[in-house]
Amino acid sequence: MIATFTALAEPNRLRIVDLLRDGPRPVGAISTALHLNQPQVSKHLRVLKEARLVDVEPRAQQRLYRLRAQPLRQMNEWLERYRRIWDERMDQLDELVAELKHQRKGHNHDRRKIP
Amino acid sequence: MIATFTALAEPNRLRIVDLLRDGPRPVGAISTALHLNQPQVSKHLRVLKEARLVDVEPRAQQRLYRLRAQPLRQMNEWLERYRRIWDERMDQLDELVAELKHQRKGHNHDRRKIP
DNA sequence: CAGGAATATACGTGTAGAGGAATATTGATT
DNA sequence: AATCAATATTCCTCTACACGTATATTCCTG
Repeated sequence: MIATFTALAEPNRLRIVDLLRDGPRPVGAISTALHLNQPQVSKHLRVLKEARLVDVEPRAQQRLYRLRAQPLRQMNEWLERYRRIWDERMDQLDELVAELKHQRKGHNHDRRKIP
Repeated sequence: MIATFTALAEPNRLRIVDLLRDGPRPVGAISTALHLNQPQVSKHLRVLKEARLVDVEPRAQQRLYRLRAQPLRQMNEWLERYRRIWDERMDQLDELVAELKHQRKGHNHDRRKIP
């Protein structure tokens, strides 16, 4: 989980993953699509591979990189354990309460006499 | 999304979030529960707050930190866009294919004559 | 097997950020 | 106001890592 988050925390890496969502790509395609230098793409792909987020498949002198399902599934399982929090509609309600509490502090939001 | 991943990429921060899943906690409780020094906890909580992953509610000289729903929901939406990938059972199948392909390269896995 | 295309690695540089220790701030109590 | 408890902030150091440039590796083709 940490590995997954770490890998996805880097902006360009997230862009790469988002690109690979539309299907496997060789390094060069990623490089030009995202306007990144080839070495950085290779390095990012290495990190993604070590995080098991992608797999490589050699195609002559190209390398086809494709997304792997497992980490995403894992991430979903992790999220599931939080369903209670955002599923129970205590969302907007909670925010509202917090906001009101916050305002009550300095701002005098009940429209009664102000000394 | 980047902000969320960045915040969760730090091990101790992830531990804090996992702890807060069971309900709001004051800083001290987190500190002792996770065996972290109070200043680091405060600093991590600051990062989590700036990533909008937690909210603070002052309780006298304590600060109650609670998880916020929104980033988790966002993360779920992000994940949804990848459902195709891990939902379509091309999971084990895909891995298998890749594995076979990989073996075929150097290892001579068809049981025929070896010169 | 020489040459070229696609990709990977190495090296140097700059910067973000995590931890520890010390100190500042906030808020209640008397 | 003084004091104490809970938390926040500051300062310092150290490590991780993203980028750019240059070079190495892999694999096809003539």
